[in-house]
Amino acid sequence: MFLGSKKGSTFALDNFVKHKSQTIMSIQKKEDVTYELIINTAKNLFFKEGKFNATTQEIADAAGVNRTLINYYFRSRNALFDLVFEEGKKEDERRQRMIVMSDLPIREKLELFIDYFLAQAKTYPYREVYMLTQMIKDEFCVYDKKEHIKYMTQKFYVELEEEMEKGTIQKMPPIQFMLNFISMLIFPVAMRPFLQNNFELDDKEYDKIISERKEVILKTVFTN
Amino acid sequence: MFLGSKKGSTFALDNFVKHKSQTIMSIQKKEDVTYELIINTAKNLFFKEGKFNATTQEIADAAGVNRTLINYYFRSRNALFDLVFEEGKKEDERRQRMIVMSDLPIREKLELFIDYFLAQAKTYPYREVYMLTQMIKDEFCVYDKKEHIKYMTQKFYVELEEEMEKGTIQKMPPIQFMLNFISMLIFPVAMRPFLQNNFELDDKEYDKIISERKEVILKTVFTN
DNA sequence: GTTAAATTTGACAAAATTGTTAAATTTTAT
DNA sequence: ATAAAATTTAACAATTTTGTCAAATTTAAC
Repeated sequence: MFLGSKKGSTFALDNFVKHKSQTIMSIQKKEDVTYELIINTAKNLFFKEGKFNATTQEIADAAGVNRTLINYYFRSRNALFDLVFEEGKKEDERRQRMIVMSDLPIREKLELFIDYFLAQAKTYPYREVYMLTQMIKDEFCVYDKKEHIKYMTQKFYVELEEEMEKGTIQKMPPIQFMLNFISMLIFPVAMRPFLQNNFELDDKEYDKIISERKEVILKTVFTN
Repeated sequence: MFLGSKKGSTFALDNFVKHKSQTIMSIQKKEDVTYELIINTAKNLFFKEGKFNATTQEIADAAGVNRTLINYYFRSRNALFDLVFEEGKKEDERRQRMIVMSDLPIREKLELFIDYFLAQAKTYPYREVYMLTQMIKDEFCVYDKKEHIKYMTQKFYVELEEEMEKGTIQKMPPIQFMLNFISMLIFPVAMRPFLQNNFELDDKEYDKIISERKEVILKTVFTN
């Protein structure tokens, strides 16, 4: 592996490149298991356990590696955080593509999206909140969407408007429909500790409630 | 003012007592403007600007006071954070009481709640997220609701069920109705940076969308 | 106005956290 | 098997952040 150097120290520069654009250099060397290990551990700490401000030591301990390996592979703590965030963004886009791209009927698209989200939320309950807090911290970090996604989103909005004409969903600006849908789906999961406290529900009760969300949302969103 | 001492240092112990239970000692001495100033500055930093991890120095600077006054008045950084959190909890309860206590018809109760929340969100957009992250951090901090609130909440649920019988709202477990309502109201505000990015909306567009939320929510929630 | 109490300040200590470096170890290619 | 490259480690330096203390200043009471 090629070694870059800066003021005499060595870095796994190759890794930076490789992992930034996996398509170009996809030769998986045995060594970057550590790289993956660290980034996955960080992801788990952030998304699973909600430790949004984990120190490098905490991350290293959780991963069972030497702390300075974080510097070796990611240059700085911040760079690691950013990387996890970027992966999160990609996942967001994947999700959005899913709902927008397939040519299923609207209702099935939405069902698919609900299932996908709820499944993911089981493993990563704090994903959305982490993304949010990072965004707040970094004070704007504009997503630049690909043109074809924008185009498909437009197309999806038209589909929604058609449904509204048919009367299967309430008439409103498509974006408002999306906000309703997304809110009812994500909020109860993302804000769980907040809501569970506010409504004084125990874990079992809340799990049950979440499991019923899919039907409730569909019933609320579709008028038939 | 009585001074407590610990290892020779002096603390405004009286303040701790006074502000913990304002009813008992409500003699507002001129000096605790500083106390209030610090706590309000912290609140603004957290709720307005989303600086959830502000250092004591940052808070002190924003308040224009010496950093160590935070130790003098609040003992530790953590204690200050907890205090802000506790005030937030009280506000949550106030809000819940509002919706549950009044004997307005359901629809007006909900409208009142929406207005109240949206107004508050204008000054404190990150309030809910701060509360959430604190809860996640502290790993559970059970609200202990007063009995009469629980009672009134039950009563409110019965009212909801009556509306469902009448057919003005969809039939579903009352808690699910509440989750729908709360989600559609809070999520678009609390997750604004997240959503604004995802849907690629500029500030003006998003403001407009928020201003339309009230009508949209009511339309979605009431079937007539 | 003087005194005592309360508040504010700056200097300092302690702790926590990150980043650097060179040396040690492991892996890979020949 | 050996040499070069890559990885890991531990010691160290630098920085950031919190908390303590005693002295200085301000305020309130008499």
